[in-house]
Amino acid sequence: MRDDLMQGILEYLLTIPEGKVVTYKQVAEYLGNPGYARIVGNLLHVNPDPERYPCFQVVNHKGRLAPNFGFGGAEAQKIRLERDGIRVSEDYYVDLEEYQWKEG
DNA sequence: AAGTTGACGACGA
DNA sequence: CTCGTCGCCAACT
Repeated sequence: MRDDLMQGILEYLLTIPEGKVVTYKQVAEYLGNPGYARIVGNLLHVNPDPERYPCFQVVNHKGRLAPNFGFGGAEAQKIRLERDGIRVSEDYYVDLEEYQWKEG
């Protein structure tokens, strides 16, 4: 189960355009389980691959970065996002209206 | 096995 | 926006 979800998550991450972000819920819906929002975060936490997958492009529904992001905390995530052209506030918030990836 | 935790979301105040 | 509460489900203890 965990492996299937993980594969779906990583696959979805790869579909996110650079300079855009998605919410955990969007990933959950992609997996076919809207209630998996926290599962997505949990799985990415136990199985992080920031060197391979843009997990830093995933934010919560408030557009905020993960406060306990591994590999340097939100600070590292903020840098990665700005590196992709995404402006992040000093409070680690992104403008969802501007950067949230809308599939349609 | 049973209880707690958590990179979350939605609703109410 | 913040704060508290409930629901959700895999991972951890």
